Amino acid sequence: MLVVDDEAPLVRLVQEYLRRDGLCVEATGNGPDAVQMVAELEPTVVVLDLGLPGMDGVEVCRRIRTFSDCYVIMLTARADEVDRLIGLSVGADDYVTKPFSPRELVLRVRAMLRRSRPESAAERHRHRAGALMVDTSAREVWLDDSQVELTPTEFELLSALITEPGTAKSRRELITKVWGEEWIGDEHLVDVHIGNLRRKIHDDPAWPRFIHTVRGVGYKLRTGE
Amino acid sequence: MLVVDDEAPLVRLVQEYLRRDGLCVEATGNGPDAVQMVAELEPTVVVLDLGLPGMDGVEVCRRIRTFSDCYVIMLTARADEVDRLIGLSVGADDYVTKPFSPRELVLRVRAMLRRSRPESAAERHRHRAGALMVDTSAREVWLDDSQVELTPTEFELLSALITEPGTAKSRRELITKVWGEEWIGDEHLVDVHIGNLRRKIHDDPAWPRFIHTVRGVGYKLRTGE
DNA sequence: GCATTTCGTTACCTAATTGTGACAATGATG
DNA sequence: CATCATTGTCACAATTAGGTAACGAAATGC
Repeated sequence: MLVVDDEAPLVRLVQEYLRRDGLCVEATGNGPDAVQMVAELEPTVVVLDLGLPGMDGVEVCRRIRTFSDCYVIMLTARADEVDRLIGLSVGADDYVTKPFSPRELVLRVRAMLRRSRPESAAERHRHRAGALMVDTSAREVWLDDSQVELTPTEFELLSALITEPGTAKSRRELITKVWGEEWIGDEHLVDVHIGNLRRKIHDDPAWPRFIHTVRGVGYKLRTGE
Repeated sequence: MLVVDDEAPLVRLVQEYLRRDGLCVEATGNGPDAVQMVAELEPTVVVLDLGLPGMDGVEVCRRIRTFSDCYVIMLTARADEVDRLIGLSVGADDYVTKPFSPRELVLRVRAMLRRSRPESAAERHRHRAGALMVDTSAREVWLDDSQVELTPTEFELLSALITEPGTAKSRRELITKVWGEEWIGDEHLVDVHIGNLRRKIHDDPAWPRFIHTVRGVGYKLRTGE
């Protein structure tokens, strides 16, 4: 899943909703990024706002179509736009007019996904935070364009952080997610693994690009770019 | 949670009730503010009075619906209004007619919340007081558009104040919230931390924008703009 | 079964945080 | 205006939290 819209609150909302469905949702606010991300993340469905700054939604859709056949759902401000778009044969698979209820959008997305996977072929689960990319399906981590080798614990730890970027996670929470509920021992263990993790992704604690220390609590992954 | 109603005592009552449920409740008395706050705080549920001064409740709901899919519970004065509203397809999720018992309202809100999070998906907890914004999920504080770095104690202290803006908190109350019930020592400690906090958020004690001194009691966060 | 990797613990170092006491400033009271 | 209570500010030492390295044990792979 990729959502392309320049209105941040709307994007966050849609993300939240789709995530509850167990979907992996990435987002961006501008056209060129969107094209890039479709190429990189190979989403099954793209929700695309027509009125984007920089590159027109129509143009974005065309470009995507040159190399991908993901499903595209267009967001338009006016209903009569839809006819024009269909006339232009942009190649979108569905249209939703603003204002829409996110609930409605979610329903349409689900419909697309049902179409896309006749049975199996689960969507790739990928998360991104800046230059960092975590693929939980392949259990791979990429920094810029090179792969980073992590130990199981490190991978789990990073995953725990990247599932909710920007949310501070206490050491206890992280331990529960990575080591399990009933783990007993010094919580300082988390610090050690965070330290190892940081070294591998070239993250300086004093000036972190990714993992921020939340004093007195734990850690969080930096949100956005 | 956001409660929108122009009758202050009613709002306080509802707040009190919902807070006992451990909910994070913000409130406002007018329409435009309500729309703004929904955008900023992204509440899961909004309780909205139909008869608001300035902007009609119906209009407020419509505007909210253009960008958010939070649950909206409408408060109406007359039962027969409900039919009309449903006819208008305003997009509210539930209706409660005045006069209502707070307990009833709380039950409905809880029902909404149950629906909203099939399992987890914790709500992002944000509070606002004028130019100041506290995000307890990310553990971040923003003043206008720049982030303010606080120590754990300062953060807890500010959080304690902003959960109930406009309510005077005694030093003892603050100590209990921040340091815990059984803390022993000089209450003067609070003053020192308030002082540090004020410096960081550029708040002059002689002319405070945010933290007001309540002589003989403690402190309070200024209410509204 | 041996070599290698990974893991949890411990110890140590540094820097941030915190509580305290002294003292200045402010506001209330008469 | 004088006095007292209350609040604001500052500096400082003790403590704590977090980062890092090292090490033996356990797990893994061959």
